[in-house]
Amino acid sequence: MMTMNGKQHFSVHPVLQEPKYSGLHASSEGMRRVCLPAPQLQGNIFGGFDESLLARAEALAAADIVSHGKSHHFKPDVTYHTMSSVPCTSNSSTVPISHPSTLTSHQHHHHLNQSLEGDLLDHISSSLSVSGMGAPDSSMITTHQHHLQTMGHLHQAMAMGHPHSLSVHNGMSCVNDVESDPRELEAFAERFKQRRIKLGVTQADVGSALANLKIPGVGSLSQSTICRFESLTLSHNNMIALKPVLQAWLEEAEAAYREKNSKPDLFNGNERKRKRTSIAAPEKRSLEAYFAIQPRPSSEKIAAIAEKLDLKKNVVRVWFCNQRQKQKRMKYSAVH
DNA sequence: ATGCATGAGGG
DNA sequence: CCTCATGCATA
Repeated sequence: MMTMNGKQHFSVHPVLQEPKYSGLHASSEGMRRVCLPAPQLQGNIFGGFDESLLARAEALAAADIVSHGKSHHFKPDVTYHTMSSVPCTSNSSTVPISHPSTLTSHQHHHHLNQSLEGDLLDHISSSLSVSGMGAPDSSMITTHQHHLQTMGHLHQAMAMGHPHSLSVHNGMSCVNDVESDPRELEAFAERFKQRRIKLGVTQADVGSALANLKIPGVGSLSQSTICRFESLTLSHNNMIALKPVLQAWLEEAEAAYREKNSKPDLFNGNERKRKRTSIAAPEKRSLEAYFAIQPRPSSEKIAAIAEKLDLKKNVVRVWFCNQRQKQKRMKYSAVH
């Protein structure tokens, strides 16, 4: 009965998708970047430098591979043609075929990897150590590690909580619009997990139970999201948006628990499987090296990298997107 | 618990 | 194309 629970993406969006959201997160984004503990050196993003940089990144990865004693004879088993031509899911009413991306093009093989290939093995010994890998005697590690010019387009309209920036006052704390400092969230997440377990409820249960709360604009969530909430591996804004919802559930669940009322949760029959691309370790190392140098490669660069690693361009693009997103996650990213 | 992916919204 | 919130599949 009513198994048609199409828990696609009801999303809580309406809540966080404020009109000025873009401007807001734009600035906060800049802030986070500045506050990032990770010494992501990102110097010259311009000019023809990056070409050699890419080569060096590749060299780095290659050196790493070699030092790992693994013969570079692997066949990137990756990308199991997920479902390039198989729409499978019928949920998306439009566009059955996603996008053959750009792999079918046969006009490559040239200006793309020329520099990549060239310097590759040449620079193995130069080991530039971006991620703190090798470079024992280079000592160039922290030399040029920050060139933070990233902040130029911000008007600091951040209305977010910044508990650390108000020591000049009379001791009055939080004058923020949205009271929600990292510690509060951290504490809540911890409590939440603790009590959830006490109730004997799984993350997945919580996710689906949320739909029963009938909170406008709030549907169910996945186990992933609940997990990420508990582990603080969500963006700050995301945490803030989810907190009230989860708090509401927790209270209700505990109330119900008290009166020995167990709520029936529902599951849904799935439809089709989607294959997850698996990027092999060597390729991943290369990507990381590239990322350390240039977190936001141009389309052309992505194409070059993709070809170099024998991955689909889209896979590489998404990888970079996800990587950037990871950097912005709450845990340790925010001012602690 | 996490890796790769999708889709909405903004440019 | 990007960012963000989210989810499926999987280690």
